[in-house]
Amino acid sequence: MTTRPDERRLQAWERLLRTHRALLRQLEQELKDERDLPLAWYELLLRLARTPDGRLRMHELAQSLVLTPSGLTRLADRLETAGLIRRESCPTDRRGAFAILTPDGRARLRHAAPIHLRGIDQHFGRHLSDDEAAQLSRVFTKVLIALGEDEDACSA
Amino acid sequence: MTTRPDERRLQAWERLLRTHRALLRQLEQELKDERDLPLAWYELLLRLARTPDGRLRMHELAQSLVLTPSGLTRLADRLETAGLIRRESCPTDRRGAFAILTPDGRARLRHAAPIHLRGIDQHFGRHLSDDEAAQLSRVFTKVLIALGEDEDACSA
DNA sequence: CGGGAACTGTTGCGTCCGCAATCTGTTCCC
DNA sequence: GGGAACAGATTGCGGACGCAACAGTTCCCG
Repeated sequence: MTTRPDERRLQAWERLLRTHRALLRQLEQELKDERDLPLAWYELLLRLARTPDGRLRMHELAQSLVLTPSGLTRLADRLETAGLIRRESCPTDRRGAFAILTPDGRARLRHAAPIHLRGIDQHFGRHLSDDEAAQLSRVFTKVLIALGEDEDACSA
Repeated sequence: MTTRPDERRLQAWERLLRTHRALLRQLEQELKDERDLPLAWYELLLRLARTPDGRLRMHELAQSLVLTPSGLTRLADRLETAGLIRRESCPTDRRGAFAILTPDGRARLRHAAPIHLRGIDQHFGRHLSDDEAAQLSRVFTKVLIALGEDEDACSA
């Protein structure tokens, strides 16, 4: 017999699904309306901005964003066309490529951040106590580790 | 000055995003591999199966699934073509239409449910204590209500 | 009763992503 | 040292969703 989640856990899962969709739609909308920046672009720029030199290998970026390699290639194409990142091939492994934040990209991220952070607070963070926020992080981290997605989850 | 989430809450949000994506990908994969059923199909069938007579108005279904009306129209098209639901126009409001579960649809849902429930338990529920599960539900419900998405969240 | 506003569902179009195949470059191992 | 396996990134193709526009109904208020 296969194991099944009890009602409590099943409801938690369903609420997670629904909340995520509604929240993502709202935040995406605000970012698009007020800064003309898709959320996926924001997240990619953010990952690069958090590295010391604003660059990351393509496959690391893909894993960090939970995208397939092909998905990331296309996303990076769009950002490169827009001038927000540039590509540079890796000198030590000529198969590989870096995605590198351009000054325009960094500026665009800085310009959008207050809007997005406001949205996250207003629609999400505001409803959490300190303990709840900590607990969410802890629980999700456990789930991620079990999924084998933890690799660099902590740094990202 | 705009409000900002503190580090703790920001991390909770980022983990939520990442966990959701990884989890959804895993569960979708299992359902597709073992039952050849897209997760979106499963969720639509589930909503219908939870009503007394296996039917729901299109706009209610769209809201319940957090889909746009056009998105739902296309999804319902695919399920109708597959014979898992059928449409029936509403007798009291000729603009409206019902999506109605067919016997095939109900059977398909029953066949897939054990796989999906197993996945939810294995990749998610198993990592939660009773308290944590209850807390997640509670927190997400608050967020949903604030987003105005609560309407029928409790019944769904 | 009449006509405009609001609601319900669908369609054209564009966008974005995943899968599988491919290409180049690297590593392994005998 | 050389060929087979492997790794990193890209491309063709198809699927799925959202936005805006549309068509048909219903509602409501003058």
